[in-house]
Amino acid sequence: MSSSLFPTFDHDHKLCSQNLMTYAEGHCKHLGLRFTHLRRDVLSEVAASHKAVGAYQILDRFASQGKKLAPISVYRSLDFLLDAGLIHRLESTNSYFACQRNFEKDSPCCSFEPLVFLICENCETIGEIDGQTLGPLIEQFVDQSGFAPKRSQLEIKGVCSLCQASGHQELEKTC
Amino acid sequence: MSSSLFPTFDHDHKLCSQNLMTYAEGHCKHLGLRFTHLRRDVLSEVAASHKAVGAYQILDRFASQGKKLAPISVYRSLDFLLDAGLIHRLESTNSYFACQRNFEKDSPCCSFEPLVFLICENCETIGEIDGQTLGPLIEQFVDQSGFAPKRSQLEIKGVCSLCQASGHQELEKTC
DNA sequence: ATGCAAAATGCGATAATGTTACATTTCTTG
DNA sequence: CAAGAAATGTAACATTATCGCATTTTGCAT
Ligand SMILES: [Zn+2]
Ligand SMILES: [Zn+2]
Ligand SMILES: [Zn+2]
Ligand SMILES: [Zn+2]
Repeated sequence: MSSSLFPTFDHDHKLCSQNLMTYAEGHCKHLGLRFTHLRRDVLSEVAASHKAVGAYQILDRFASQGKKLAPISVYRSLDFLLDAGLIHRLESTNSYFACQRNFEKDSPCCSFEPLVFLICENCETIGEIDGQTLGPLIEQFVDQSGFAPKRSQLEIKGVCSLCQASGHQELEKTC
Repeated sequence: MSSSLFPTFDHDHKLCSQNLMTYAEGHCKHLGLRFTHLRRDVLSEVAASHKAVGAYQILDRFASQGKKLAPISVYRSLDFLLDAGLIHRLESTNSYFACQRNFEKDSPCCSFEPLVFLICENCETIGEIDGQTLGPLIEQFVDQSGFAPKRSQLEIKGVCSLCQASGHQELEKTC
């Protein structure tokens, strides 16, 4: 139950992204954060697919819509969205994707919860797993050394089930 | 048992790094890889501490020793060392550190084994854990979604036991 | 409403990290 | 030694991210 992973074959991404934007709106209001136009637009670009996008990709998309921005503007918005927990950053590829687990996550997680991302090397889709159950296990391992973990991120590269089923044909799903 | 973690307080790093260089030598010979002077020197810089160093830091150290190199030369050596499994790359900080688990690792690991790094945010020392036991657990989680994991890296940030004991005083250990 | 302070954004330059293309040197092997 | 492969040198360039300061927008108290 719960844990949203990869979008299914018949995934309605229009609805998916609408829900995400609506959630972001409320989430920010609730926390007294300012969900400005720029931040909204940047999130909207990031959430346009379930793939991770680079900062300069976002810049380019804006540019092709006639909206010229400086890199710093995009980075500032990305930083805001990261802090707000609305997006994540894939460290291994310097790219950003929208968190699809917002809805479940608002309940404060008491213990060390690792972020766990599944990255399909074929279609580049990102799946996010609930790390709550993994957290205590990792803590056990780590505690033996006296290390006090604060936060962690696990990036797993492989092939998603859709791509396996399709024999790794280059999927051009946009979400 | 086994799994080498953080260096202990009385750690003899001179010996530690000597052993590492000796191992690297034999490891490369064994695999028919060319452990050239440049690669040796780069590894030596990376292994000079248990902290992660950036590519341009290595460049600078060489420069201050009168050895002027182009970035690409360092990156090529780093790539070689990464491929040889002699160093790892911290994705979250674009930096590189020497693998201290070489000695245990040569036995081929049959299943998906995640790389697990502990990063002390106080003294920046890196510890590396044996991920073999974590691997199957992660696989279990992931398999439920049909995702086929190939390789993964877990970066855990926190505070090492030495820094906890010393009340987070800025440790200037060089190893 | 008005004015003030803080937050957000614009703008230009620059830093930090990593790569391409091709020439030259060094190594290996017969 | 000769010839091919691997490694390194050299210069330019690409990508990712940040600094410093001016300007605009916003929230809030008066
Ligand atoms: Zn979707
Ligand atoms: Zn896929
Ligand atoms: Zn050491
Ligand atoms: Zn420490």
